[in-house]
Amino acid sequence: MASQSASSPDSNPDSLSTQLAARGYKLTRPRRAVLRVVAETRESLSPSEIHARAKKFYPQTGLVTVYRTLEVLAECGAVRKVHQADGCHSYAPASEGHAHHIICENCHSVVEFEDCDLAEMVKTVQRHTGYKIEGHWLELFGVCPNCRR
Amino acid sequence: MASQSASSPDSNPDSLSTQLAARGYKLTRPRRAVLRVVAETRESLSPSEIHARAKKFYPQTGLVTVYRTLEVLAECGAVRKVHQADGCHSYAPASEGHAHHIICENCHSVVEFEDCDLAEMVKTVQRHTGYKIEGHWLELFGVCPNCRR
DNA sequence: GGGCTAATTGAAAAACGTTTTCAGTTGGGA
DNA sequence: TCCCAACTGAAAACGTTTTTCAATTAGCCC
Ligand SMILES: [Zn+2]
Ligand SMILES: [Zn+2]
Ligand SMILES: [Zn+2]
Ligand SMILES: [Zn+2]
Repeated sequence: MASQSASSPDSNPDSLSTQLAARGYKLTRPRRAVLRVVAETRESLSPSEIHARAKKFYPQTGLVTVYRTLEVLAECGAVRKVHQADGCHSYAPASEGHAHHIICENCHSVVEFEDCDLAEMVKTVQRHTGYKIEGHWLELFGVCPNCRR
Repeated sequence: MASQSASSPDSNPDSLSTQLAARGYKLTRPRRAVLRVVAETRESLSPSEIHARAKKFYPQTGLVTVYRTLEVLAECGAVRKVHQADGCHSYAPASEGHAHHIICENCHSVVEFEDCDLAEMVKTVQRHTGYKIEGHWLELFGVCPNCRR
């Protein structure tokens, strides 16, 4: 079954709101709408998909504000960009700290995982290439429990 | 030191030409120009950077043809898109088979590495999330031997 | 070598995602 | 309640990628 981090990223609207407020950001109506969309989704969403959903909560929401809010949320570590073969245009909810995403190739649902031990591999690659490795990006692709029937 | 795969991806112009010919693609002048650029670089390059360099070999080369040639080369596995914080617009030479890139954060040089053993981690993540994992995507960031002084 | 034909080309225009600009609005502290 | 920096949406600008289309060309057959 799913681990805590996988099943519930730290992204309910309240905690997001608190995060933004703590950093001095105002909690405006369009921002609340975007926060709510991000908190409720289990898939990664593109800015325009987020825009479409946010308008259900606050119809005047502008696409520009979605972009600006995503920037703020990424800065807070509350969302992370998801890179896929067909483009790098979507964002998924993220919890704080080091974690990565696993994406369902069928339904595009996304969960986080924290079990990321690359230490051994990093050592080997450093030895082979001479590069000093300071960071990494990792994404897993697969099929989620639902889609496996 | 660098491993074989790291220091010399299978990307000299001849081998690339052979690859394309084997797949029934014509070897046109603009394509040769792009092939040569890709084979000679040690950094990842954006389509428009490739275009600028390709014009030195064949001045009429059009940007559109660069895009089309990159598509073909990606299909052959001869280049791979490199994803970075400031955008996902560049391509790096790639050898056949499973490998990933490590990118120098200072000079943007890129080398490949093949030591990628995620089996243990994949098992753990599958257990924790219930997802059946079928593929992955990994990039390392660091500092290359040159830039370390 | 000369001709045939499908593959390929470059220029221009369209499409697309993202950012900038700017005058008007608003959240939230005093 | 008042105030003002933070924030907003619409429109325009922007850079990248794709489409369109008439002209060219690589590679094959004779
Ligand atoms: Zn990690
Ligand atoms: Zn990307
Ligand atoms: Zn370097
Ligand atoms: Zn791998």
